[in-house]
Amino acid sequence: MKHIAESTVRRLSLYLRFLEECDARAQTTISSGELARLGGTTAAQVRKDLSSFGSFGKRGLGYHVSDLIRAIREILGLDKSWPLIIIGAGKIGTALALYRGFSSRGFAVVGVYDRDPARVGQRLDGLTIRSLDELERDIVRLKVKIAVLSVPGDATQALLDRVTKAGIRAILNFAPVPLRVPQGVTLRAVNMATELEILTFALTNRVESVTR
Amino acid sequence: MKHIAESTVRRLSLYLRFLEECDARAQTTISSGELARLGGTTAAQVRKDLSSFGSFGKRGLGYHVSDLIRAIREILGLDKSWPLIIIGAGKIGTALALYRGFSSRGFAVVGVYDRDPARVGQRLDGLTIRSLDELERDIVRLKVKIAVLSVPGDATQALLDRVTKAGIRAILNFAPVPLRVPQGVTLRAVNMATELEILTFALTNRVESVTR
DNA sequence: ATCTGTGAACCGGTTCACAGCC
DNA sequence: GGCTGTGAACCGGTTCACAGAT
Repeated sequence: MKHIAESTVRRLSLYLRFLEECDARAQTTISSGELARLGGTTAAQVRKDLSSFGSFGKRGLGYHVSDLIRAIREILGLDKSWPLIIIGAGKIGTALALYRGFSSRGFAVVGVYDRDPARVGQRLDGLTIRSLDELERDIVRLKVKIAVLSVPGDATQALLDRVTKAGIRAILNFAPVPLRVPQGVTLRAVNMATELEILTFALTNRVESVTR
Repeated sequence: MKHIAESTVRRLSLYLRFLEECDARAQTTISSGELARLGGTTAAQVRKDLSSFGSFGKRGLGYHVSDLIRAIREILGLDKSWPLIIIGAGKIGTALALYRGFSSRGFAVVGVYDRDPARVGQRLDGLTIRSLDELERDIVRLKVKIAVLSVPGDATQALLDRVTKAGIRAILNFAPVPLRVPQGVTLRAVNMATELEILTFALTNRVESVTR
């Protein structure tokens, strides 16, 4: 497959959400124009995004909603279920562990870990916070490929190294530190401070839109 | 000023963090190459980013760390303090309210709001959760320009409309719904599901890197 | 007539390369 | 010699426009 831009994947994720809403309203068919309007983009963009992966529409008609849902799910890998672990049961880790939105999308939090012995053993919804000692064993046993890192910055790289050695292949990092990942591991970073600073930049410089 | 790309602003935010670390280590001078290495980009990119805003370096020498910190702070608007409010004291809102990282960067959480009467009055660190009835009055009184929206999707647009009418000019949204903002208001969205789906896409399609 | 799929044109962000200053 | 600042070249994502299918 040719290279796919991150922006395309991000939009596919968006389209999927809208399509699911259409499906819930029993809408059977949708045009690229309508999908574009919902997603705040253009009809050409929608068609281009989809055409990178195949021909899902019918000329003169549009796209069949539930077929397209199935197709995008498969493209994004959401036809499988993804066990994931959360490392660090601080503010953010806890919030994510308690957040229900994941399960509906095929993600299952199968473990929450913390280095603080006082925290280990506490319950978080249906899960018990576990010791970092169990990390490698659990990753192998449950075949976990995705880890969320919500630990203090100075502890992040060492934990990343440990979990990738154990088999983790994708990481969502919340610590505001740069990380090195081994070949074959995908890393994404969510940085609240940066998001806010993009806002203050816009406020300070009276920039209307921010290009995405 | 000519148009500035979001990617540039995001990198400035990164550079600032590294520069602060250098400053803490009493490093007085830094080259574009060193800054690039820290931020995972190229020297040319660093120079280009900075040159959009002025000439901050000395040829043959590099950039003076503390001067550059001051300059980037000013560019990002971080030389002022920004009061912000959090609307929705659910999982994410609570985590953000308790998160200490903001204050160090010039952000001050001055209000947390929830629609649930049982939640109103509860304390969150140094703050008391307030009723949505107080929203407009507080925004005006405290001259708040930034709001974090962490409420259920179906309530988000209505609250956005209310707070922008009251004077909010920048919004960080955590609900996975598309929003319309009035002219002159900057909106950013953080969407955890999409972040995870970019990861599953990479895992499913064995894509090594994701272009940013 | 309508709407998709896609090569071509366009546009803007990144990289290159070099002139200019320390 | 070392390093910045910046126009020019490059590259890749977006938009255009039209052929092709229903």
